[in-house]
Amino acid sequence: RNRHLVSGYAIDSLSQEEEQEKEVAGSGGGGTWEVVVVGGRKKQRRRKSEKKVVVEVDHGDELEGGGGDVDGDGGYERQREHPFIVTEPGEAARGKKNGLDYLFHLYEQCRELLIQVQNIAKERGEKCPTKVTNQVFRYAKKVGASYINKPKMRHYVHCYALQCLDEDTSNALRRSFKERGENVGAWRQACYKPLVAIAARQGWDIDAIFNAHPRLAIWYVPTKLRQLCHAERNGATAVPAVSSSVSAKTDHVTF
Amino acid sequence: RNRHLVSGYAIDSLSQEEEQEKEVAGSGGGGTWEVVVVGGRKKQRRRKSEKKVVVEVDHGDELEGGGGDVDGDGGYERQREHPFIVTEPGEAARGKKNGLDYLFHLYEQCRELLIQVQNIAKERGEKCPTKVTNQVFRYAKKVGASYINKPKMRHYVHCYALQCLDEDTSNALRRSFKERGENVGAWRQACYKPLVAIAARQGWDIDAIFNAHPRLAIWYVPTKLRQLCHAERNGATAVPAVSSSVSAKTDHVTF
DNA sequence: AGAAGGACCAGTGGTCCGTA
DNA sequence: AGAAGGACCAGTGGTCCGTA
Repeated sequence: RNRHLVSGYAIDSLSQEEEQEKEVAGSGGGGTWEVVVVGGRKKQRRRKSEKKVVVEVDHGDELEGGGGDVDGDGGYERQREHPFIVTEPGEAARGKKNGLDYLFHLYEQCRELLIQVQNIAKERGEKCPTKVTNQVFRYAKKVGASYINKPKMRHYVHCYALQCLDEDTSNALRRSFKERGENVGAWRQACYKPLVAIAARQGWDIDAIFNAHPRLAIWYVPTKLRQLCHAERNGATAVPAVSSSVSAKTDHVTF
Repeated sequence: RNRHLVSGYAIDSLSQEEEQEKEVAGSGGGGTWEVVVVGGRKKQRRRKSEKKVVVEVDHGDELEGGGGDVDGDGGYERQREHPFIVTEPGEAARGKKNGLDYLFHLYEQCRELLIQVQNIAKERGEKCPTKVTNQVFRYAKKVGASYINKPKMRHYVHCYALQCLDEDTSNALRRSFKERGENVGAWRQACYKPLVAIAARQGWDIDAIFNAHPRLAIWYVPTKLRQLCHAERNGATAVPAVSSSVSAKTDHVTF
C-alpha cells in the first residue's frame, strides 16, 4: 500500500506524503489530489472560485480520517503540506509536521520525475531538459505528486546541496539547530555558510561544484548562494557573512 | 581601418559588414548603426514611429557613399543586410550580395560575443550562459554588430553545423548548388540531408553531436533538424527525406 | 511570527509574417 | 519570387506576497 507514485523509494519517516497517498496511490492514479489538480490545470490560469468548487466536490471521503486533514477549521480548503521542522537524521517528525529527511526525499523524487520526463522527450525526439524545469513540476502535478511545487523546491535547494556535498556537516548542523530549538528558517539560513566554505576551498566556482555532483547537477544554483560566493570571494569584509540580504538587486548593468 | 568591432578576425570576402563599418569601427564604437539601436532600446518594445525618427536624425552622412546604402528608393529606411547568395569557398560575392563565407563568419563572431558575455558574467558572479542566447544578441547590438540578429542566425544554424562537422561535404554542396544556379533557400534546405546522414552514423543523438563540437556546442539544435533525425530514425519511409514540412506541430502531448 | 505555494512578471526561445 | 529581421507569443526562471 505505501507505494509512492514516482517509484518504490525506500525511506523512513516521510509522514505527510504517505498519509495522504494511502488508499490513493493504489487506485489507478486517480486519487483526490490528482483529480483536483488535473481538473483545474488546462492552459488557463486557474481562477480562485474554480479551485474551491473542485475541491468541495471530491473532498470529504477519501482524505477524511486519513490522519491529518480537515484541520480544526471546519473548512474545505485544499490542504497545504505540513510545515517542516528541524529533525535529526532518521528522526520522524511528530504531529502535523514534516522532517528534513522528507524534505531531501522530495529532491530525490524530483530527480526521478526529471528522468521520466527526459525519457519521454528522447522517445519523442524532443529537446531533453538537463535541469528540473517548469516542465518537470508540471509533470509532477500530472502524475499526482502535487505536494511538489517550484517555490518550495527552489527555496531549499541549497540545503539539499549541503546534504549532497558534505553529509557530515549537514547532519551536524541539523543536530545543533534541533538542540538549540531553532526553527526551519534559521536552519535554512545557516546552510549557506558551510556551502560558501566549500566553494572557497574549490576555487569559488559554485556552478562547477553543482555540476560535478550527479544528484545536484540537475538543480539551478540559487541566486543568493551565487551572490554569497561572489561577495565572499571579493572583499570578505564588506559582507556580514550570511546576511539576510546580499540581496536586493546588486545594481545590475544589462545589455 | 578594417578592424571588426568584435575582434581582429582574419577572413576574406566579407563585403557588406566591412563596407558599412568603414569609418565607423574606428570612431570609438559610436557609429551610426549603434546609435540607432541603443537609442531605441531601453526596456520598451520600440514603436514604429520612434524607429523612423531616430534613423532620419542620424542618417545620410556617414553611410552615404560608403558603397551600398540608400539603394535606389530615395528613402531613409535603415538598410537591411544584402541577401546571401551561394558562393564557393573563398569566393567573394559580387554586387549587393553576401557570400557564404561571410555567413559562417557571423557564427564565429557570435561565438566571440558569447565569450565576452561569459567573461563579464563571471566577473560579476552572475549566471553564465553556455549557449548563444537573447542576451548575446542584445550584446551584439550594444557593441555595434547590429547586422547580427536572432532570426537570421537561427535560420542558418544547420548550415553552419554541416560546415563544422564535415567541411568537405559542405564545400562540395556549395560548389554543386552554385553550379546549378540554385538560390540560397535551396542550398539551405539541402544542408539537412547530409546532417541527418551524419547523425545516422553516430547513433542519432544530434544533441550529443552538437555538444561534442566546440564551436557548434554553443548553438541550440534547430527544431527541424531534430525532427528530421527523429523521423528518419523511425520509419525512414514515411518521410520524403528533407521535405519542407516534418513540420507543422507533430501533434504534441504536453504535461 | 513562521511557513507553504498560487500566481505574477520580466525576459527567453522560437519563428511568423509584414516588409523591401 | 526570394530573403532579411522586427516583433510577437507561449511558456520559463525566479520569487513575492496574499494566505492559512
